Amino acid sequence: MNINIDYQTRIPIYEQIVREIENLVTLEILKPGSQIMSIRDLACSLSINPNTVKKAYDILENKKIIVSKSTKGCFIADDVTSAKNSKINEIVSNINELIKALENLGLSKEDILKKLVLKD
Amino acid sequence: MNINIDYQTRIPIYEQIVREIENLVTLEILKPGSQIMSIRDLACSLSINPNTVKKAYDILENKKIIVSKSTKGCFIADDVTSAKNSKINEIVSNINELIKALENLGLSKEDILKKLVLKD
DNA sequence: TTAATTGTACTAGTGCATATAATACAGTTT
DNA sequence: AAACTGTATTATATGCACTAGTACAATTAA
Repeated sequence: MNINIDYQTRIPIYEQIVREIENLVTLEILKPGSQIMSIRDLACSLSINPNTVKKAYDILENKKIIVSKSTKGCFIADDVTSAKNSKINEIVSNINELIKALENLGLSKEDILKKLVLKD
Repeated sequence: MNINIDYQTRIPIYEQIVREIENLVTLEILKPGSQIMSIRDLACSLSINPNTVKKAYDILENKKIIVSKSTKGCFIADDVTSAKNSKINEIVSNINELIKALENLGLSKEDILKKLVLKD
């Protein structure tokens, strides 16, 4: 469970934790039902405050990506397919917005396609 | 010179102003050499503080997109082609990063291409 | 049983960036 | 002379992220 935090960016730490764990789940590095690091341990290993990790875990639980069991620990949810799909859809719609922005700047679809890393 | 500000987002107002003017310039709605709204007028029309507009204009001047002449006003720079190109490059690299993220999630380049709005 | 660990909950405080408020100045324009 | 320009300064308010410290009940392991 390798989580990298960038302390320079404007993106808050708790949000970076959410994203990292989401990625580990979609990459199936963290398997459904498996236990993840405790709030205190992760806070300690990242040298941050436990409250910050708690906030990230709360968001993940809200997204049905993890389940936290009192006095037991936190676990990856049994079914994470919906989480994975919504993550993909989120990224795709972000890309499509940027494509629209490029079109507004006068680029054709062919022009755009040439600039993207989509060739095999 | 229509500038829309979203007060809900986490993106600061001054940064939104920068982006909007950059867009108007690249879209050639604001022509090189033409005068733009004064700091006070824009602040008034957006119902925000002049200092916030000043900050945005400082950034734009730093980017060589506008030129401010004391006691005269602020003007679009004579040459904005480099600004336009760097804007395009910025968006393209953002898209390519997102594409890499999708690949990390297990999608092939073909899969990704199908999801994008790049067909004629 | 005891000690350590778990998630949970709460209050208080700090630091920082954003944004506002209120002036003031020097030069230009009308 | 009045209204406008960009520039500059100081002080203040605000929200958010984050930290600090503490406490509780339940579980686990020695």
